[in-house]
Amino acid sequence: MPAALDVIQPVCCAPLVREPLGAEDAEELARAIKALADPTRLRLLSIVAASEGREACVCDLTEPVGLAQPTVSHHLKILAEAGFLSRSKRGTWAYYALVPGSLDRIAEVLKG
Amino acid sequence: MPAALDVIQPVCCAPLVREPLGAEDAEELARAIKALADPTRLRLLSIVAASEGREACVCDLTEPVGLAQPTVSHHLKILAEAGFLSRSKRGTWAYYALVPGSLDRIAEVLKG
DNA sequence: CCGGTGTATCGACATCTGTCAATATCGATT
DNA sequence: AATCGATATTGACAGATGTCGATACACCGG
Repeated sequence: MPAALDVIQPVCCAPLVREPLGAEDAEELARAIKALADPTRLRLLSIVAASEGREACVCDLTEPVGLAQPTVSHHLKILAEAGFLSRSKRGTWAYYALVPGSLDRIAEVLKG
Repeated sequence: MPAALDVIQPVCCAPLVREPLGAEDAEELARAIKALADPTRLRLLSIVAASEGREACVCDLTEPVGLAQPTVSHHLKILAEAGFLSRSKRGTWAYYALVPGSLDRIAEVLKG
């Protein structure tokens, strides 16, 4: 059993184009970007982000992306572990919300 | 034999958090982000970007990342096809240069 | 306490990906 | 032309990844 949540740290690194990335920083940044490097996860993120309160229930996410529920849960977990989404269970339902600033941090690193 | 270079188009899409991404836009954006989702490629990008004239010779890239030359060539090709690097051969040497604005476009889409 | 519903985990599978050694290609130099 | 040095391509292989069905795990309403 892994740690309670083991979310990846807030992402490292000075802007890519400033100075050569060290091996460890590159690993860490790549882990975060990998979580974004999938069309389904990008769609999930954007649906959540465009929803009221920037959060959405799993039940609202399965149909739009047209994939099986376990698959959607899997993708949401990856996004949560990478720190882009947070999970809060209310009753039977699980709500995933955009973590404010998480995408911006990546954007900052990429920005020239 | 594929087309001469078949570089991916300049990347699509309004900011992620504005409105739900369509399936095709998501595919296209994911293709671009996938090219960035590898520690070696991030390091190559940052080394190139931090070099004089924002370009570097393959011969200068192999040693820093500590991988075999064919592997480095492979990664550079992926970055070039994704539109982040451009290749210019001068004599025996191949120089890869950062394509201005290419990273910023991704950053814009991610930015909240 | 029991059935039902929403979500997560597991196991399996096909596919994709990163890596290297071997080899081909291309350009320069003798 | 013969060779040498730099880069690209090929083939192979281990490991990661996306997907699903089956199943387990809450939580709620009777």
